[in-house]
Amino acid sequence: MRTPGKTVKSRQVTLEDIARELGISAMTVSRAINDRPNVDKKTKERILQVAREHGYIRNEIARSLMLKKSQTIGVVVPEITHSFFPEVIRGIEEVTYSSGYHLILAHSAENGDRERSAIRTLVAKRVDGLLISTAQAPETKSAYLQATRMGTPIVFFDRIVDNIGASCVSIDDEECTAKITQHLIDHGYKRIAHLSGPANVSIGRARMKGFKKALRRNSIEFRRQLVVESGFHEDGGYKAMKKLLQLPANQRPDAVVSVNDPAAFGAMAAINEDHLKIPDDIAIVGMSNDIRSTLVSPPLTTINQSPFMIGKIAAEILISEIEGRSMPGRAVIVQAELVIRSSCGCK
Amino acid sequence: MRTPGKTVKSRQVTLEDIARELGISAMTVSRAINDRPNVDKKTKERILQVAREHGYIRNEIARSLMLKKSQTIGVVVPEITHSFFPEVIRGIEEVTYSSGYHLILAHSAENGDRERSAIRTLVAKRVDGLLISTAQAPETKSAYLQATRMGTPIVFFDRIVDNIGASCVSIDDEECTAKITQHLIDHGYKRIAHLSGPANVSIGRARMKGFKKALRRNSIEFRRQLVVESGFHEDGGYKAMKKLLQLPANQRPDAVVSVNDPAAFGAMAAINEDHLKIPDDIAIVGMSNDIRSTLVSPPLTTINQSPFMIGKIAAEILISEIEGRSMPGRAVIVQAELVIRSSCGCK
DNA sequence: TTGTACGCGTTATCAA
DNA sequence: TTGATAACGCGTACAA
Repeated sequence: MRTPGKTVKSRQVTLEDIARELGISAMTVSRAINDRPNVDKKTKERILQVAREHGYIRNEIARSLMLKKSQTIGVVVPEITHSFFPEVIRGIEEVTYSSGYHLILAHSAENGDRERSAIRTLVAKRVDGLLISTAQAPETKSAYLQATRMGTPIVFFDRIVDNIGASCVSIDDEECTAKITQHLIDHGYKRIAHLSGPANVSIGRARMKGFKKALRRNSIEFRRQLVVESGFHEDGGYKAMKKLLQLPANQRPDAVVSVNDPAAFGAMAAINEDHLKIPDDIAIVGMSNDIRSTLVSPPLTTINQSPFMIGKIAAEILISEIEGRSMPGRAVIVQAELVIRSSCGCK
Repeated sequence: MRTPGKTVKSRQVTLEDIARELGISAMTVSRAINDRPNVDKKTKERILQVAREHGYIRNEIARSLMLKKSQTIGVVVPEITHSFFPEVIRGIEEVTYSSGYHLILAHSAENGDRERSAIRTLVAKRVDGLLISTAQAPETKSAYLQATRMGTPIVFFDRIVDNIGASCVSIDDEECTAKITQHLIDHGYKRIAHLSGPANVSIGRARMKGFKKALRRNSIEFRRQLVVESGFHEDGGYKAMKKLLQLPANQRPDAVVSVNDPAAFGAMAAINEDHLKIPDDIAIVGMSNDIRSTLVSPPLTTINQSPFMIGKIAAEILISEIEGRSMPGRAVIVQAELVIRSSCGCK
């Protein structure tokens, strides 16, 4: 019986090996394998034959070292489970696949230290570029700046950092939130609450701004007690809504703008627990067109952000910067649309 | 105005650079930075100081080439969007993060060629190991074998290949399907249909076997026309169910075992379209405890596979094989549990 | 404690 | 068309 022990890698086949076997130089083998023009047809055939026989697979690590290019981009996301980021990643993958790049995925788990450490090791691995959606943590630009100083371009998406000269891809969070808030106002809601994201990520701040902007445009007084920070998850939405429901009945909101759909789902659970009807007693809207938003009861009015497109565009921009076809500092706004269902009282 | 052009990488700082600046050898710098014991305290401090000033970040590519170890594992999944794989990936990430590995994610998109190409380039990138869930495509073991021949261990998860000596992590698909079918039988359903996965992936075959096994155990006749291949997605489930609903009323199923939850959702839509009631006219059960399974109406009875655990265990096994602490060929069964809701007629 | 020589596998460069 | 040499940046092994 075999016993555990260091895995014995059957020494990998190198260009040298093939060259030696054919009595030629490694350089010629390299040329043949990379399909360069200047190699005799016959020798090329012999080389490819032997390479195939030995199952030669080029060592991309050595190649990367030589070329100072890894054909790899690092992706840092704050979470992977909910439907938004998987869709973004699929968009990214679509682009990287067809342009010959690979994708190292790192998960910051909303933890700033983990995000910094991820960026650092991705830079150490000499990724050609970084795609980042920031963690929910106190901002520290130093890690980003270190990467860009080393010549590693960054494109931020969704949760962006727009003041360090890197490109950003997102929806117009402020305007979208204003739009969906306006939708509620247009339907006669007067006391509108906001379940807000944390102020240390761009979308938290921008959506809050959009909410306030809509109130201002309609000369509706902004009431501090109608804003509760919920974070981005169900439990936070639930707790924040509970808090709003504890207000005296005449101060309670008649509608709620949630920073995203999962928080809205949590809030809906809280509302149901109090035996209030949605939308009759309290209307509610989300912001991320979660896969579940059609299934909850009532179906959630929300904003479709096209996460697939966000990923695709972010990756395209990054690769074009890597390949020197465009300059950093672009700010791309992806179109997003209001999806009207019945949680807002329509239909 | 700056014009686009090849990004100018401010030449990266190397051990040499730091050594030259301090008038010492690169080796001493390497030792200091890697925290080796045999370096003078004072020189070490000076080295670290200079390294910090220059923002030195070790070149992991050079290190990998030297060490013949990339601290990277390749993950190949057939899809990324639905809730199952993101959860698995989170489990994998948890383990790789805490054991100092990185994760290159590749997406086969259910395409065999793309899977093969992914495996090949991951091996070329000299990943230390591979985690694979196979695509829905004619099996070609050669890519797997080539990887293992090169000394790159593979651990299959969920959709496994159990006859090439690689380790596998999955639930007991056959027994689980038998169990949930038995649950329907116990509740008096007589004409049970199966929306089956394709026969070219392990879970398609195993779940079909489990379905048949349950019928046999209860001496229920297996009827060919009550099995329709649906694939793993909503649209396939919808179409397959439509087909079943075209059977003459007395031959129609009174219950359906779907190969997974998304297909079940599609089937439920088809049933609703025909104005039949679930579970009264037709009961239905799924197999993957999708995030939506509590929200559909009625909530879906299904199997909870603990995808997070599957990912975690697969990654643990792979890393222990990479590090020579265990041998390939293990078959780990992850516990899965029946989740009874009301689509089966209970509650 | 520190340094030198070399090798990891590849490709660029220049010479033959 | 082909080959020799050097270089990419690091770490091992051994010598000083």
